[in-house]
Amino acid sequence: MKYSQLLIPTLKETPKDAEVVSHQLMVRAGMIRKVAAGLYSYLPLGLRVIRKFEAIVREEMNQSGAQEVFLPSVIPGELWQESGRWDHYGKELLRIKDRHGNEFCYGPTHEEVITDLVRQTIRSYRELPVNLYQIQTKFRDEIRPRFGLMRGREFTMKDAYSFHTSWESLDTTYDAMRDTYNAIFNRCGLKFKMVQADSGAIGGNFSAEFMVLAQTGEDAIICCASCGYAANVEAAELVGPEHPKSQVIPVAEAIETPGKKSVAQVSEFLNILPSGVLKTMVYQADGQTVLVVLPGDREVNEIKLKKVLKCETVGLVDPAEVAKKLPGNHPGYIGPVGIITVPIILDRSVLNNTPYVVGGNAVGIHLQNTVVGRDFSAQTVADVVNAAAGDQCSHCDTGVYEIHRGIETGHIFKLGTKYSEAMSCTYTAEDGTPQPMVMGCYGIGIGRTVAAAIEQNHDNAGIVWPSALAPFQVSIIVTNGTDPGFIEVGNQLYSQLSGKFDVLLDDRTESAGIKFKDNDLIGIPYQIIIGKKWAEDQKVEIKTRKTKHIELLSLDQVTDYLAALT
RNA sequence: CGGGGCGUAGCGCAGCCUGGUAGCGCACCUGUUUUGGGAACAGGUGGUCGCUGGUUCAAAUCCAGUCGCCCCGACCA
Repeated sequence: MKYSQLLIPTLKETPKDAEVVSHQLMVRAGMIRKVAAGLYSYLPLGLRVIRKFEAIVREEMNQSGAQEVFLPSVIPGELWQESGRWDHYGKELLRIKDRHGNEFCYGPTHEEVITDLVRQTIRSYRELPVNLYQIQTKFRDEIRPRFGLMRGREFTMKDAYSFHTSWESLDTTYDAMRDTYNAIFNRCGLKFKMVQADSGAIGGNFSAEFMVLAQTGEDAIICCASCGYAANVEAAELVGPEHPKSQVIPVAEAIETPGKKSVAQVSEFLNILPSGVLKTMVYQADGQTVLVVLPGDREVNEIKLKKVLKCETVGLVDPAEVAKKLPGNHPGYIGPVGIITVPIILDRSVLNNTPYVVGGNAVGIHLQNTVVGRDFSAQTVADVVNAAAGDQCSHCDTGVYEIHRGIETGHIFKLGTKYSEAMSCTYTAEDGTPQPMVMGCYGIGIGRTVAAAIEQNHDNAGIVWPSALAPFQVSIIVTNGTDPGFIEVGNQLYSQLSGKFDVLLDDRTESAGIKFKDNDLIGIPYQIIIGKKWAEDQKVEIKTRKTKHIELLSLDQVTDYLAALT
């Protein structure tokens, strides 16, 4: 295509509302423009990249045996009422009414629609399994949309749903999807990790996320370099406590700690490590107040906590409300000793027979030399804290955890019969009885993956596209767009390369400097420059965007050179 | 949802405190000279200052309301 005929409105200045690099560069490179919070228009260049990625996704999905369908983006409320999610999904579900007053929602995900389709069309075990996917626009009314395409309200997603007669059959498709996702992200040239994810209420090891590694990622990932175990920090398991030390610990005693409320303040005041202080946090779990007791250097993992308590919601109690739940107590001085009115959840790492400093349940007082079992006990002992760098790996004897950041671009999940039971999606089994289908679901964020690719591949000059995602693989830069000789060579090269590569002919009459800047900004991997060296000795320069390496070639060498690179 | 900030030309901003004919840079248009890393000169186009109401002889500026957008707050006991 000719640059002069394309709408590529590049920007010199960074838009002020763009915070992360991928968002800034997508706007500056003329790929997207914002329409409203979390809503974007895709311009030709942005759309080309999106389409490139979609094509890879389609090829690999089709290859795996999945079939493409296209479901409506607007979904009748009654389907969501049937699954029970109409009341549970919350404000992220954009609800709308049609002219007759009937309720609909804009689909944030499509389990209901696909389940409805399959229950209508599939009757017998002979027709299973099936795996259906679509590439569809979705809408989630995020509290705070941000980071451009990374967390928009409207976004494009590839979602697939598989239906089976058994968990074993689901396993086969799940494994195939895992392989397919690995193939997709590998083809895109992205550095990524497949990690164990939180599997939600169903429990078990049934869910994996694909994380594109980037400093700016919203998710923390725990990895063991020694055995390869990798998990979202939300799901990362921790090994049990060290063997209890056999030591005699003096009797617990109260000490005055005036004004020392935080772990940092208390540990500094007493000259001990933060890990020697226990913090006691007041949580509300489905309306019930509980105390969570954990080492001072740890963070509560609310997802683990939810599972342990088997509840729907957990959240910290507002500090101002604490006195109502625990009369006479104040945040900063709460401790587990002597508490009888409220259940205590104790992180299991505390069971190691070492003395801890805890809150004294009175302002300005802490207790030291307290020991679990002797000085206080807990209703529940469990793993309720986040894993951290340096912790011993839970899957091998030698490794320790490293921590990385990633962007969640794919998620595969064994759903089971949650939706098929709620919505009576059944098949007739060999013995003639109706059985609920076993389901799996598999998503890939299309726009988010493109953003993640930029987040991972850019430099000061702009985007550095992996070849597979680049809007054009090669550009031909005619440095002087008014010189007939240069134009001639440009056209000749263009027809020589078209059909073999995605080629952009920069035929604009702009100055050479502008063209170099623009081609770097939009990230074309290979740039053929017709300029000085052509005038001097009939050679073109081929610049590799990523390495800035320049190769001088005659026209007949260009095709082979590029073919070897791409 | 709480706290903070911002809405003035396509983009980035100044002007507002102390009311008095709306400005700068980039972009855009015309012409000339330019053409290897975002050119130079000359001339020019473009804004009911987010919206509504109020105060005033007079409002971008002061007041009230409203809408939109951005940032921070989810580990702090």
